[in-house]
This record gives sequence, C-alpha cells and structure tokens, in this order.
Amino acid sequence: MDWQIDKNRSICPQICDTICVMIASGDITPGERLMSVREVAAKADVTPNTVQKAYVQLEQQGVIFSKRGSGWYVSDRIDIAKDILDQMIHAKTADYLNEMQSFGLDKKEIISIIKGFRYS
Amino acid sequence: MDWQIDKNRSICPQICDTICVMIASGDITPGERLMSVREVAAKADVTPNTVQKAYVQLEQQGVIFSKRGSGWYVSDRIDIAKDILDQMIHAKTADYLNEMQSFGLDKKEIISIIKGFRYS
DNA sequence: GTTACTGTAGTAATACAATAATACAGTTAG
DNA sequence: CTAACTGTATTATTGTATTACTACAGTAAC
Repeated sequence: MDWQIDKNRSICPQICDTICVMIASGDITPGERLMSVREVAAKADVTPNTVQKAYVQLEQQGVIFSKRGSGWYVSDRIDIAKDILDQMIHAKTADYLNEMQSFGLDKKEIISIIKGFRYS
Repeated sequence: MDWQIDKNRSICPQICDTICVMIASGDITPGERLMSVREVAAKADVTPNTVQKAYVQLEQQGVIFSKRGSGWYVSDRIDIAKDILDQMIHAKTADYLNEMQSFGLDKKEIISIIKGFRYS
C-alpha cells in the first residue's frame, strides 16, 4: 500500500480512507492484523498520535478492533468499510459539484472539463 | 450576489472566489465600487477582519484596489480574475480526481457517478 | 524472566484560521 | 464643520489539527 499523505489536507481522515480502501478492495481481510500505529506513522511520516486517532475513529465505526499489546485487526464487518467509502465518495462529489456551480459551471461543463483533463 | 459561506471550509478563499466570479461574470465592472468590508462581513456573517484579509489578497493579485476612507474598487484587469478562476477550477478538479482515484475509481467511473448524481 | 514489541494515555508546544474588540486616519455628504 | 461612513492596524482569544515527548501496561518470542 502507498502511504502517501497529502500534507495540504487533514491527515487523520486520509488514514481512515486508506484503511477503508484496503479493506474494501480485499487487500486486507477480516481477522488480519494491521500495521502498528508506530509503523504507519513512520511510513506516512506523521505522528503516531495522529494514526492512533484515526484507528480509534475506525474502531468506533466498527471497521477495526484492537487487542491491547498485540495490535489492530480487521473486523468481520467489511460492509461497513464499503459503506463509509460510498458515503465518502458521495460527499466529496457533492462538495466538488457545489464548488464548481459557485464558479458558474453546470454539470455538462464540469463533465467536459473532467474528460479533457490532463494529468501532470 | 449570494454571500453564502460554507463554514466548514476556509472562509477567506471563498470570499476571494466570490469576488472573482462577480467580476468574471460582469456582475461588477472595472471602476465600480465593491461592498465595504463591514457590509460583506454583515451579509456573510463573518468577521470584518476576515473580509479585509481577502480583499488585501485580491489587491496583491491586481484584481481590486482600495481608496483609503472611500472604498474598494474593481481594477481594469478583469482578465486576472478570470485567470484566477480558471486556475482554481483546474486545481480543485485535480484534487477531486486524485481523491477519487485513491478510492480506486477511474475517470469513466467518476463521470458516471457525476452524471447520476442527485442533488439533495 | 527478559526483551522488544504493542496499545493507551496524557501533556506541552506549535501553527493556523477565525473571532472579537478597539482604535486611528482618511472620505464624503449634509 | 460635523457626522457617518470608509480603510487600516493592533492585540487578545478561541478552536482545531498536528507534532513532540513521555510514560505505563499488556503481549509475544526468545
């Protein structure tokens, strides 16, 4: 997995999203152990504290659970991770469309811009 | 103009964007006076300080200029406002596409989601 | 049992955006 | 001239995210 973090955006949600993608895509499966808080922190070049916060959030949503002193593990409810992702995609799309409309663009124009988009 | 501010996002850039849209769309024209810092602050329900900051940023980019004690005015260079908007649209589209790709979606899937998007 | 890992918890420091309140100086209209 | 509006500037405070550091307790392997 690529633990690439965009430091211009909030880090904690990015970690949550990355874990959910790994679970939804089958990259990691129920019962499997996650990388430790300190490992992820090192890979993503962030503070263990921030990773811990993200893990706790996912735990509260039922996506993962912890065994004290042992590690973090993927829960059986991979459907939750998928739901979170779907919801995330919908929310971010809504935000994007709203912003584009505040710039005076309608849906057709937006799609046209995306189709013609060249990646740098 | 609708001075609707999304308080979940940073306010200062939203004010800058709104002014640029007003200029690019011809809603306000070169030489015309803008609403005062205090007026905008009241309409948008934010602090005059924040509006001031946004105006100064636009001034540094050459979009507007101030006459002390009198007010803020639209500069002749409406092309700058248009450029800023184009750049903004491109940047936000790039961010959106990058995020969607980190969720495992390709361009075709993204367009499909947008086409089927229902506004709430 | 010791060692090295793990989760867990807390504090302090930093950075940033925004708020709040105030004051000063220039302008414009009456 | 005066009053009411402007822009401008400063300071203090809040809220949030993140970092940095430290400490404690449970687990697992040797």
